[in-house]
Amino acid sequence: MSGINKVILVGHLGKDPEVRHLEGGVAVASFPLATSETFNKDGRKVEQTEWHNIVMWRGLADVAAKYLQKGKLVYIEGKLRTRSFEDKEGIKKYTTEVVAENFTMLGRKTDFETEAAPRTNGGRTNDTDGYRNDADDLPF
Amino acid sequence: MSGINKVILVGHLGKDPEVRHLEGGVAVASFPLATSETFNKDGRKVEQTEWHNIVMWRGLADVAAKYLQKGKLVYIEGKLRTRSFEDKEGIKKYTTEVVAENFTMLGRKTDFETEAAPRTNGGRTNDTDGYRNDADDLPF
Amino acid sequence: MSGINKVILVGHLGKDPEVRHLEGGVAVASFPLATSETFNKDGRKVEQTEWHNIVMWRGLADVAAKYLQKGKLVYIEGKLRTRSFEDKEGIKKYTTEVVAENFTMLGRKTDFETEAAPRTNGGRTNDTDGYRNDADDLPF
Amino acid sequence: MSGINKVILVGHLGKDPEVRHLEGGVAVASFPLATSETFNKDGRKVEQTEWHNIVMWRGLADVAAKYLQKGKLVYIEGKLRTRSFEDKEGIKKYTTEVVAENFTMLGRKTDFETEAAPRTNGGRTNDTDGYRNDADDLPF
DNA sequence: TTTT
DNA sequence: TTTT
Repeated sequence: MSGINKVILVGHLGKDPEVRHLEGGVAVASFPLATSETFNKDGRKVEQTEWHNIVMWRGLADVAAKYLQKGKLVYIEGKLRTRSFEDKEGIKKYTTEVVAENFTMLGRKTDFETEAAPRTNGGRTNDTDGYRNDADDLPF
Repeated sequence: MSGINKVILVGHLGKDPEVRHLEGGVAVASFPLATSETFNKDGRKVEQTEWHNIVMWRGLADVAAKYLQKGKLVYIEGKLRTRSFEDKEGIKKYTTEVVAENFTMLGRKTDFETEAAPRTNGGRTNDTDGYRNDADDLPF
Repeated sequence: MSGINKVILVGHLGKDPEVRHLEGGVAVASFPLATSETFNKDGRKVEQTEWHNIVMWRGLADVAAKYLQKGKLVYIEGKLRTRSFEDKEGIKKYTTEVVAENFTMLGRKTDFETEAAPRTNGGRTNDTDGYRNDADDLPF
Repeated sequence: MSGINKVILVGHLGKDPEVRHLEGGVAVASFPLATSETFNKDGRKVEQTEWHNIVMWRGLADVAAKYLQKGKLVYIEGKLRTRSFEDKEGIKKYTTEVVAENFTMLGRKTDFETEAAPRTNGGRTNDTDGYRNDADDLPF
């Protein structure tokens, strides 16, 4: 039976997205994202930061490469995926990543501007290689 | 700044919850949860299953121990937490877990009944049991 | 700036989906969905049910019409939309609907079977019309 | 059977929270929240704004009153609730609200500062009145 | 009635 | 490695 595997994050990029192209030209972008939580411990403020490995595919990777940068605040929706790999010593390891399905930039307008291509909005972007533009012919 | 770190899963338990008690008596339950996704690959149906390590604390662990069992369908809300540990060979490894904040049992009513304690509903349970003080006595 | 408007529901259909076709042939399905919450009030169990107006468009409406039925348990993801209309007396009223973006059937396998098309799984279906259209070749 | 009724919003307050106190002293805060979506229609950018009626109870209302203001960007998690009421003409109407369960302030640090009480972080706050009440000793 |  |  089908299930639900959904992750919702709001946090800051720890680095610029790193983009690779697979054989076939498929783009893959990845970057670390920090989500911080502040709580009281014995009357003192303590901040705890969690780091997430974000992965974006195809068109979503292209948009990420264009608009996301280290330090930016972003809303990300995706799913968890754990995969194994061998490190340089040949030891099998596991890593859990958040495969993004869409994202929305948050924060000030200036955060969304790049030298080359100033934008006037933070847009939601989907991993659907097109636009999900339900809106074109709606009657409302 | 605070961020958001939220996971929403609907899946089946791969095993009965395993409950430990830390020094101080704090209960911790853990179990694997499978979320399956079915998609078409070249006209054929392919099922892909993702396994998640679920961790529940305190009162939530107690409820899990009492009512969750291998095979049950459950809705879980929580957050991601990656921690490192050393395996038996002394090699540093990382594991990402979903620390549950609440859960709701789904499925037939009979799925919620245990021999000892028949229940008439699936309830939402929270990790609050007093205080949200997940942090105070954690071993991490 | 862009924002987030997301609704996640797990509940039972109160009626079979009702499908209309707009000029242009666009399909729209709608149905009520009940989400129940049980809590303790003075030591007694009380159930509170909330009803939601679900709306599905295009391909998603077609799949809904084909597979969803009164009583089925379903996971729905969508967004809130409030619109105004005039009732028969000409009084302006407002209604808030959940415009579904995808759904996944939950529950027993037999719940997903129809006379015409027995199915072996519940699939996730998206309102993306052309991309990610799991729906094209269902039974999924 | 229990279900899930969850709403996740990121948007701006349209007005300052309005706080009332019920008999018994229970605080209720309410305010409109705008979530905007930008999409392309015939090559032109179109923005569509959805307005949500947010309601917060008890300790959460107090924190809202203290820190939320018109224009602020906020993440809100809650549930849908539709209730009926009679307008001045005695006509029965329905309204759907988002009953917030917790919120997190987003945006620039300066957005979280008030004249009276400059703050250094945005915190997550919960509607649990006594438990998990981060709110007691704010500024958190 | 917000924001970009 | 982010942000406040």
